[in-house]
Amino acid sequence: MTTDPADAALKALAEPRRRAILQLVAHDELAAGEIAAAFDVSRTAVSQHLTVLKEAGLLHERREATRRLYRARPEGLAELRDLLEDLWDSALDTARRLVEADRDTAAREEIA
Amino acid sequence: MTTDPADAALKALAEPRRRAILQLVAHDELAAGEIAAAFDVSRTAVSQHLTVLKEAGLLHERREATRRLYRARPEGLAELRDLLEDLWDSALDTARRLVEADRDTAAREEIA
DNA sequence: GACGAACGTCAGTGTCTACTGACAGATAGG
DNA sequence: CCTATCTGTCAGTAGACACTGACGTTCGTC
Repeated sequence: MTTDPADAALKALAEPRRRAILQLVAHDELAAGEIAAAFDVSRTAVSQHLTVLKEAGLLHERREATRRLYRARPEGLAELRDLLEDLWDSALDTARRLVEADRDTAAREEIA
Repeated sequence: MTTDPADAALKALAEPRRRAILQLVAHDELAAGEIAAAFDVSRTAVSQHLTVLKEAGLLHERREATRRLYRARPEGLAELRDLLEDLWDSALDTARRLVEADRDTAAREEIA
C-alpha cells in the first residue's frame, strides 16, 4: 500500500479503463451503474477500478439511497502534476545545458 | 504496443524504479552503467526499464564508444501534461458546478 | 587478432493485476 | 415482511510484468 499520492495516481491512471473512468466522472457525476454501462467488462471489474481510483484519492463519492455517485477529485491530481512539472523543468534545463555544451564542442572542433 | 504517447508515458512512469531513473537523467546525462549503479537490481532489469522509457519517448540516447548515455526527453512528457491539464480543468468545472447545485439545494431546504 | 569493458538480448520464473460469476449488504416501495 | 434495485465483496484464473543469470554484440586498446 503506497502512501505517495503521485505514485498512487500514476498507478491508477496507467490502466486505460481507469483513465477512461476518470475522464467520464471529470465531466459529470455518474452512478456506479452508469459508469459500468459505458464499458464492455463486468460490473465487478468496474467496481474494482473505482476502488483503486478512490484509494488513490482521485474520486469523490456520495450516496443517494442505493446509488453511489462518483465524480473526479481535482486535488487528487495535484501531486502528480507537480511531479511532472518538476521533471519537465529539470529535463529542459539539462537538455539545454547539454545542447549548448555540444555546440561549444562542435565550434571548437570546427576551429581545429 | 501502444501508439498513445500519454498512455505509454503513464505506463512507463507507474513503475517506481523507472520513475526514479527518469528523475536521475532529468538532472544529468548518465551512462547505463551509472544508472544501474544507483539501484539494487540487476543490470538486466535496469536495461529493460531503459528500453521501456526509451520506447515511451521519454529518453534521449547517444553513444560514446561502448557507453550509452541517457538523458530525459522533455517533449516525451508533453501529451501527459496536456492530459492531466484537461482532467484537472474538467474536474474543477464539474466540482464547482456540483457544489453550487448543492448550495442551491441546501438554501431551498432552509427556506422550506 | 585477442582481450576487456560496456551493455543489450534471451529465456525462464514468481508475483501482481485485470478479469470472471456468485454471493452479500443496503435501500426503498408495496 | 417481501421484493426489486443497486453495488460492493469474495474467491479463483489467465496473462502481464519485473526480476534473474547467461549469452551475444560493439568498441577501443594492445
